[in-house]
Amino acid sequence: MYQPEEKQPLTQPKQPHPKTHRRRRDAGKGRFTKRDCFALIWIGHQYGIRLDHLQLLLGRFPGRGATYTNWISGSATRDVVTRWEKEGLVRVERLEVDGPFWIWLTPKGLRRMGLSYTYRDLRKLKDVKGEDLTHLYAINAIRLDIEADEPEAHWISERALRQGQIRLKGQTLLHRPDGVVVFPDGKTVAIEAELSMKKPFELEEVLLELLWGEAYLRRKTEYDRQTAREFSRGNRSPYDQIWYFAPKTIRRHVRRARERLFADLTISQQEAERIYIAWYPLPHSDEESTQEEREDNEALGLDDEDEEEERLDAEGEGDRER
DNA sequence: AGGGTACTGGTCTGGTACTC
DNA sequence: GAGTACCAGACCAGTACCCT
Repeated sequence: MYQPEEKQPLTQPKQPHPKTHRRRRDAGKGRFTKRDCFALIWIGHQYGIRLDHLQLLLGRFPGRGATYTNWISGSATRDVVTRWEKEGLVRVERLEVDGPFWIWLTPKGLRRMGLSYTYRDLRKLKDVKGEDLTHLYAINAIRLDIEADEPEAHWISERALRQGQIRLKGQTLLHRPDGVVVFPDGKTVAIEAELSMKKPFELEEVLLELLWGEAYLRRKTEYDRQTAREFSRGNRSPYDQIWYFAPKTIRRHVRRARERLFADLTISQQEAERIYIAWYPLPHSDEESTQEEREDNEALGLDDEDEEEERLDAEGEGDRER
């Protein structure tokens, strides 16, 4: 009977080093770069990252030979992930049908990065519709976008905010945003990625907690909701602004909630203007960004005249500075 | 239905530069 | 010089689409 020839490897297996060569001390150990450290901490804070986003994240520190200055190739990214995986620092798995891989830190990875978070298995995050992953992907996209625009901005992740909160029995916790950004000038912004429809009342409560902070939550436990609202007017949370990122239909929904609160005098014009409703998916062009801004200004009743006035003011200030 | 083509995404390979 | 990191590009498999 015909026996096919056994396949021979094209190259011979490596022989032990001749006596003249001493084996390197670090042979077999992966090296660890500043970029690895930065990226793994970033991933740890965000729960996980999808491969396409990791290309952008690693691209902030492209190595030799990278074609672009802000992202690296898929193969280069996978090389890095394979190295982390070999060291047992990350888990890599495809969590969406036909989607790219997701990467998240193992307990060992968390320890190595000095992060005291409890291990979270992203496979268990996956719900039937993949909503959790979609939400996580949105937050990562928003963080990457903000950091690309303002590299000095400091992002505090939802995971970090959650860690600082202790729930006592029977106590409700203040609404936690999906992230907080502190800009170099000290401006603090709460970030919300709103991808699914909330009940109108729930949405109003979230907005008020983000605007008024702990004081409002405390009053809600002491008084009925209406009295709590009346007593809390003028209180201010640590957030200078609240940025809501949402798809078209949800944006309309959030704007209506903002309008209602303003119309029934629960919040002032200044407070309404602290809530900014932005596009998700994020705008791709300058034109879309302008449209995004115009859309929210129109909703707030800031017409072109006001914009023109603001523009002239800004120019005037510029002139004075010069 | 089946063949050709284009596209996408993952893996493999080889070159280069750096570190030890 | 060995070992490693990083990268681009070749290669491959799967899929979608179009045409006959």
